[in-house]
Amino acid sequence: MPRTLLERSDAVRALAGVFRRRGFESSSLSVIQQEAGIGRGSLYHFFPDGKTDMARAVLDQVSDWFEDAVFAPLRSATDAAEAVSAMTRAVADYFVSRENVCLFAAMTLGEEKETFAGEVKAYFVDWVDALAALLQRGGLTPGDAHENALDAVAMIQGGLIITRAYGDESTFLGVMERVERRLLAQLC
Amino acid sequence: MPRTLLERSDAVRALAGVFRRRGFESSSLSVIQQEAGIGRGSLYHFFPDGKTDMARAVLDQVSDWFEDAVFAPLRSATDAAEAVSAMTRAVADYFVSRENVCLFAAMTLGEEKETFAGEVKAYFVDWVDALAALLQRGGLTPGDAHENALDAVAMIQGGLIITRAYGDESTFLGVMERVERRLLAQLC
DNA sequence: TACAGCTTGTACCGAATGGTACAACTGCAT
DNA sequence: ATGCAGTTGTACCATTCGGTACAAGCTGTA
Repeated sequence: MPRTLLERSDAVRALAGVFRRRGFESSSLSVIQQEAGIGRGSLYHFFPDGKTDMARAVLDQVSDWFEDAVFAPLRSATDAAEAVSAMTRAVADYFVSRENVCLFAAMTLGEEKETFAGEVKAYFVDWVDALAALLQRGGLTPGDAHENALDAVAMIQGGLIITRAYGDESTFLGVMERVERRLLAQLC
Repeated sequence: MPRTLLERSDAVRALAGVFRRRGFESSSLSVIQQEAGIGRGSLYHFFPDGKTDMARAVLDQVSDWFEDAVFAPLRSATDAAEAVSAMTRAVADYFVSRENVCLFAAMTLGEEKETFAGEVKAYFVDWVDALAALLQRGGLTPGDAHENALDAVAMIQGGLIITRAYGDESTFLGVMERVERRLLAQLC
């Protein structure tokens, strides 16, 4: 008894939740249809190439969100300090409400890492470069700007790992606060 | 035509390589016997409880290495600056020769995360606490020491992720240099 | 040489995997 | 009401999964 009710983007959102909770490899088709509440027929209707297609769609959606909510504001900002604060706020909210999991980081491990190597690299490069450019506009040398941007993104990603290990959300918020403070300190 | 040649610790080393290269979930028994060069009989002889047992053995070996080469030196050091340098050197060498993968970090995601949650948490707690105690002996307040230790470990872990994404080993070495520099700067 | 106890390759098991096929149902326009 | 394109559940496929059983081989001791 099929029902019509699904937008593709809703499906992608549900898939993202499953992948975050269980990881890509251990989300079997049966698990996905059960946890996402989407039948196998719909899944292969929306994602004809199967699991890989689902992962690509999820990654694309995450990428779009970061482009709109993080990278673009970073690129177009005039007030560097304000932009740094806005970034840390947006990123902290995002990951806290997403189980402290970055799906791009998760894709640097496991079976599919080569499949998505390009997208994953682009995500991190975009982030680091957008932040570095902002820091440079804020007065840092190109070298210092790039190093500080890379370190900030690394600290965020590492913060997610340790937070999951500790099982304590406040750890991540603490890390994010100090990322912000360190970046602001660079802007003298 | 069975041969006798294997020490359990050799098997563990080979398994660690496979898990690092492919991740835990996508290392199937067939892949493991092929890439590690260990037959299924031997695998279940050494690790009666199967894959979970193999993962536990690998994690234990990594944990032992860090205890001996990183945590204990940190705890017993008298010269804080020298100990910081020794730690960053040891850790950099370790991960560079291990495909830039931390198996404990990998275990914060995927199917088995609950199974090993205790071991994973202990690994990070031991590391952060040993480093924090050293920094405190170096003159930092307990709060500052703990924050700086946590941030250092986070930056290392995040550095591994970005390095894998970039596919460029020198990125990790740069991060390690700056972790060292930042810690040394705290020791006035 | 013969024995005993570890190792080890191979064949096999039931269950689950990712993927396909397709019929049945839906909503919408006419 | 009817037709149709877009959805969806279900049954099914070959393959692979993790795990077991066990006979055959090895090594050290005597």
